[in-house]
Amino acid sequence: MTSILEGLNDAQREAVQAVDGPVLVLAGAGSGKTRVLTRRIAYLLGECGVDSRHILAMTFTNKAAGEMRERVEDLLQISCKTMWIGTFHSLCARLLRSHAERVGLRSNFTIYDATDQLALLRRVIADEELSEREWPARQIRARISKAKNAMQGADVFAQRAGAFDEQMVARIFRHYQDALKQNNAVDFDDLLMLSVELIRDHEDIRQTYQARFSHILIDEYQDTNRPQYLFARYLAEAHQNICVVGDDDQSIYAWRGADIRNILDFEADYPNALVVRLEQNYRSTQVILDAGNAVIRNNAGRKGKELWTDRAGGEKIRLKRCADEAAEALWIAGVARDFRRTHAYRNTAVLYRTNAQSRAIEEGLRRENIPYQIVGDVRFYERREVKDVLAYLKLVVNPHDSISFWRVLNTPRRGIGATSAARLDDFAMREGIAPYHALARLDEADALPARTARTMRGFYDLIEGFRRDMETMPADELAAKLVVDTGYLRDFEKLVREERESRRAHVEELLTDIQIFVEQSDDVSLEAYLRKVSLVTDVDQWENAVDAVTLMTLHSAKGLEFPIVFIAGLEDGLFPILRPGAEGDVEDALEEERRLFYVGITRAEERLFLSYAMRRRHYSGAVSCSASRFLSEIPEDLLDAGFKISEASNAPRQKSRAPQRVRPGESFLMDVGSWVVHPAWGRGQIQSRTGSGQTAKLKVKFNGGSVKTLMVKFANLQPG
DNA sequence: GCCGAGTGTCTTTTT
DNA sequence: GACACTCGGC
Repeated sequence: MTSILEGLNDAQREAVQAVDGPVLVLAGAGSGKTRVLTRRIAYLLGECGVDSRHILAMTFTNKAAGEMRERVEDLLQISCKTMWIGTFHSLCARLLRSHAERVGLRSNFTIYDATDQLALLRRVIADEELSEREWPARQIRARISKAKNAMQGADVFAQRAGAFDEQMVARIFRHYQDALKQNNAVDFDDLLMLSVELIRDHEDIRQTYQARFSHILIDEYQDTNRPQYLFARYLAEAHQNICVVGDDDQSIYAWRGADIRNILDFEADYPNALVVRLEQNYRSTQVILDAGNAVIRNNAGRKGKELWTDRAGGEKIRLKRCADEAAEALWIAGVARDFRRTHAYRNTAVLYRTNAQSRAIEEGLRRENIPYQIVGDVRFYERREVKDVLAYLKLVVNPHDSISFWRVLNTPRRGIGATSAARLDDFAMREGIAPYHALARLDEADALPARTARTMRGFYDLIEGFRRDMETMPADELAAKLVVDTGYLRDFEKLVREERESRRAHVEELLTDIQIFVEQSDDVSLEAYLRKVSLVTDVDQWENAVDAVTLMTLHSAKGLEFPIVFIAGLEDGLFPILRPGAEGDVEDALEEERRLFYVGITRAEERLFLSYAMRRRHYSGAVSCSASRFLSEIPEDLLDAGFKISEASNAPRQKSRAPQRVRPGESFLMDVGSWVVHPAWGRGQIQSRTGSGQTAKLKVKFNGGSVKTLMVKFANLQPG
């Protein structure tokens, strides 16, 4: 008992103990919101006798969910495996898999990511004999997504369509939705929308889950969209035991349908709601909070709150004007290094508005030999090689998935070109079957030359073999076998060395990822792996265990905190980002940017550094920039004036020291601290190791500064 | 059917 | 400056 409520302030304790009825916790940045959530769950379990299977907790990242579960388990010294805690998307996926037949799917359905969506849309558009020039898949995708985020499916969209243009989109939308169903697939937005429809339209299911989830908790409520809002509402309808935690000042996802009114109107939706405000900040210095408060005060339409701390004072915020993005990067690198004496690199984060900015910063850190980790950027699961192998795996699990099918049919090249593919497609369409299943009936399709038909048949048999293997083989073994048997790995051999090694490395990394999954999971099936992998995000993968500076977008940084924070690229047009001709209210957009800045500022615990460049290279040429309008919203007395005036950095760089060599004569050991050479990434030092022998997994920090997880078995490391 | 060269299009943020 | 798509030569 004492431990559950221990160390909580009055407001926090109130939020934890108010277990009956609706509760809105307005939790300012750094006010202990995660703490309240975990303690509340612990309180329900440990004090109120609620069984963990009756709890539903929804977060925005898998990482947050995992940490929360762990902390509850630590606190109570029990296992809560039956508790549903996860992201909206993953919990909805789970729900849909349990009742797939009610929404016209099978439980092994595939989740299409943005790229798959585009591929499918392109096929649909071509099928409709429309030109992609006139009907760009990307734009259509955005419109469909927007509709779904407003709970408008293809039918509703069609009903409301007025102009010709809208009717055409409606037609494509309808066709796209049919195609998804045929592929036994859904997109991200469907996960939410279909789940809402499932519990809305099926009374038995709704009642089942209303009864099951007697206590609902939602994190980051300010960023919920319409389907998420409805989902929670339907489930909480009967008992009203819903506790939402959020901060209207940190709402930064309006562009993907999040509706800030969900949190602003909570008290209207749940009239007897208890409202608790958490305004004491435990994270940042007074200076940093003052800056955040001053900035966010410029927004209208907020609940209004002022964070305070008893950590009075603090170092001033440093503002730096730089000549260009390269100078900015070097300045960041230099300051980050100066902190080395007092802080590990893992205490530092560099935040920016767009992923594209990471390039220059990365380059600067690399030149100064500072280890870094990038979250986002070129996402691992979106690399070509990774997507290829995943497509194979997805096809094995779900043969109806035509997007994966078309991707791998001729990868590596088997001599099945566009013409043959089109003939196969025609045949499959005529027969109303998936292209994969058409392969089994090729003798009925006359238009294919015997030789091509044979190749296709061989491909079919190959996949069928994996489908049989899937029944008995764990995911990692199957994947390792697959990259060999399909000839996928062998195909790299004809490439130039650099390209070959880098592709191999990516495949290796994927195999390692699968192996790690198999070791950590109860369910080692391929299906289980794919279930997980389609919903992991980059932030989920991020670990602060490695001593490296973290680079990420401001959006990704939400919910995290660092002693030292840089916010780079504070230029008008970049941050706040301004898009000419952008739809919607300019003032609203600006307020969202300001909230994003507020999120950034409040990530910092001790030190905050702001920078902007006078010139910045964009996609084509260089453009000259001026300081962000947000900078003038920070009171001058909080800024370090000396730095404000100083010019672009021509300061001499410290010479980078060559990394320490291991003592000669030592045998090659895969121990922490040893140096190794990787064929693609070069020389690096082992940061950590789990396991031993061939299946040992290493975290290696390479000289470029990047950090990779490798498995000895696949990585082909040499002593270095 | 394959492959390379050339052209056009798009870059905010993400589950 | 990345990527998808087109086209022409082999």
